[in-house]
Amino acid sequence: MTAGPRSTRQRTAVASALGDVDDFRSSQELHEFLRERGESVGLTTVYRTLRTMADAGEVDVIVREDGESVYRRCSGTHHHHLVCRGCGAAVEIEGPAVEQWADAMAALHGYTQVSHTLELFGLCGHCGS
Amino acid sequence: MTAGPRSTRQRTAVASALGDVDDFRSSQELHEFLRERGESVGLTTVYRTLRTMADAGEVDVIVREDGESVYRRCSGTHHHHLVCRGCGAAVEIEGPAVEQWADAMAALHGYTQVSHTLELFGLCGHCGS
DNA sequence: ATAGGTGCAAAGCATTTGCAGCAGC
DNA sequence: GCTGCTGCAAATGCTTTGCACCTAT
Repeated sequence: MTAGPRSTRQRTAVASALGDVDDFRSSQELHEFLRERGESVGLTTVYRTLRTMADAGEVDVIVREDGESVYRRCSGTHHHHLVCRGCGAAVEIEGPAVEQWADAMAALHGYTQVSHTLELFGLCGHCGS
Repeated sequence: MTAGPRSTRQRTAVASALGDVDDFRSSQELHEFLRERGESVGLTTVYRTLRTMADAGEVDVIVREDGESVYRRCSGTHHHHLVCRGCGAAVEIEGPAVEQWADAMAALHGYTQVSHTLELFGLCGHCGS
């Protein structure tokens, strides 16, 4: 059977913290956030937990341009993000047309097992000026 | 006036090497490639040169999922890539519809100064099986 | 009881930076 | 000759790993 991960204080704390913010956070930022909350969790554990959750598709991951991985709770369905460069606020967006375009491009060039990364970055109404 | 970078043996070697491959290479890989060619260039210089060229829009940059930056010569016009996970071969593709969709999404949510990242990853006809 | 989780310290890696010497212009 | 370029070594910063201890089941 798919046993699934054990239920521990740390795992619960990480999941809970992710549920309370709606922007992308790095492992280090989330670790600091947990510390401020008083629910201290080892940095290593935060890394391992987020990685596990990401592999399981339970959270979204984006690799920022500086190479750092940032995480956010996930809605479950396939989607992309519109992320604010100023405050990090993120909106989930969908684009059926894009998915179709991607598949068509892959077929056109003889590529199979195609996945894609698509993220929009801009300034939200609040940070825009 | 815009002085532009000085013309040196190293800078020429890096640009030349980029012109001879058509897949994405990391700084380290390009450094190794240059070494094999006999046109040895310091690793630091490869890093600095690629970064400079990327900032100037002279080469394409993609941040892989493991956080490593990879570079490729650039055609000049705005485009995206279809990259083979097996051999790294890359095809430049354009998607006017996607650009429009991105702008529409940004406007819909009140975001300005929007840029986007979009890359497709799959297996090319040769690596597919 | 026992397999899996935790966390500290140390290691790994890609990338950047300090600095002394070298080379375009 | 002055300024920017180069490259070695050292430093930085994110992430992973070794290992001994702890805990949910």
